[in-house]
Amino acid sequence: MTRASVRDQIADRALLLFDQNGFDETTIDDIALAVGISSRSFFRYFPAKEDVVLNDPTPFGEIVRDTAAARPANEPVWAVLRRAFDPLHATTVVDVTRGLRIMRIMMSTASLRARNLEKHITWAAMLEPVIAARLSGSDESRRFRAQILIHSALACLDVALAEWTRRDGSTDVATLLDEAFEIPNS
Amino acid sequence: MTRASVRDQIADRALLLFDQNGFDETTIDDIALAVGISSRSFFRYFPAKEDVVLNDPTPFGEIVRDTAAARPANEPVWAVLRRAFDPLHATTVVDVTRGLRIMRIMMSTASLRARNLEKHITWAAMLEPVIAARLSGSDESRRFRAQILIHSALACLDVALAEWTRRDGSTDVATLLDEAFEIPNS
DNA sequence: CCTAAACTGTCACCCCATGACACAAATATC
DNA sequence: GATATTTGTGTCATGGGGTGACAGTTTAGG
Repeated sequence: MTRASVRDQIADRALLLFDQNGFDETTIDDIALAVGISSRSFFRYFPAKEDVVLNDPTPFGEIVRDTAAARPANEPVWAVLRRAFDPLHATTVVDVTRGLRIMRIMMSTASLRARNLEKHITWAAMLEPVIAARLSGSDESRRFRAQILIHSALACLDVALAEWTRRDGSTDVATLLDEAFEIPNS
Repeated sequence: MTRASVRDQIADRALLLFDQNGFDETTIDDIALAVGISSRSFFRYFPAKEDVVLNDPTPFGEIVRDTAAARPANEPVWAVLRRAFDPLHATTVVDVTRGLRIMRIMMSTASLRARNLEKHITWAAMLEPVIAARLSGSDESRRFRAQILIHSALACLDVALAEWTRRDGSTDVATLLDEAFEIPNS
């Protein structure tokens, strides 16, 4: 009964309840009861109810940033951003059912969708220096353009993931992302 | 003492408190006390605390959609999207101080920034049919590409507004938006 | 002036979240 | 193996956001 395993157990139970009864309709007490713990203990594993569905953006943000930073210096910025999301495919492939469930819950709950968009803000802030470094011009101009490009890329990611969910995972996320990234440059 | 005027009064007081004490640090009771109403009455004017800062996206979304729909049929889609945001400048010019205050509060509160991004989802859904109608290809493809273009445009809008705030309103929103919209096509 | 609608405060309640505390279990140390 | 320490847990109390119900008051309209 390691800590991580208990956490996973809570998450599994909770996601199931969220999926079938709705996120807002499922209370912490419901989850705690289903797992057999006190509602107080729930918060000892998750800082908030939403964190069962949305994981901390920072760790993955670091991976994305480092991936972008590791791309060749002469690679076009837009391609760098596309490649930065490569590590993401892996996670969507590991457990498709779970991934789709999470997406389903997320897209049917306003507050969760909003929290998910917060990830963009975090990632954009982390990516900014890496992307700005690959642009030319004044510091101001580079910062501004980096923000635009990053947020556009994140928009592509979001739409691609939404489409992936809409198709029930039948099309690869990588394929959808490739398609999405071609569109702004047309 | 019309309903709208009371609402404005509450909003003004609340925004002032949010700005100087922080959004999370300011409680509903604080606002109610400052205005001289009961905390229950606050919710009779605003469905939630956040709604003091973020207004309902739908009314303005309709304006944006209709503006886009009214553009000439042969205009490039990206230009249509740029023009769709024209009605927004007006609002940022009417009361710059208030606009900047709202932006300041919003950008210093994670939950508010996230909720603000949710506006994108609403607007994107409203704009989708208008934009998709201007694209060619299969229904699926048009929908997908419309989403990407719309979300990219909204990303430009967001970054432009953030920059406007950062510069304390010294640069026109229209100018920043023009700059922003040039970047993805480069 | 009187009635009906709109508005208000108070009270009760639910849910999420956090801090404090006592207690049991697991682990470490001798 | 006995003891001490760390870790996890349940319970309780508190605070903030949000909602429904109800009674009293103000306002508008005839």
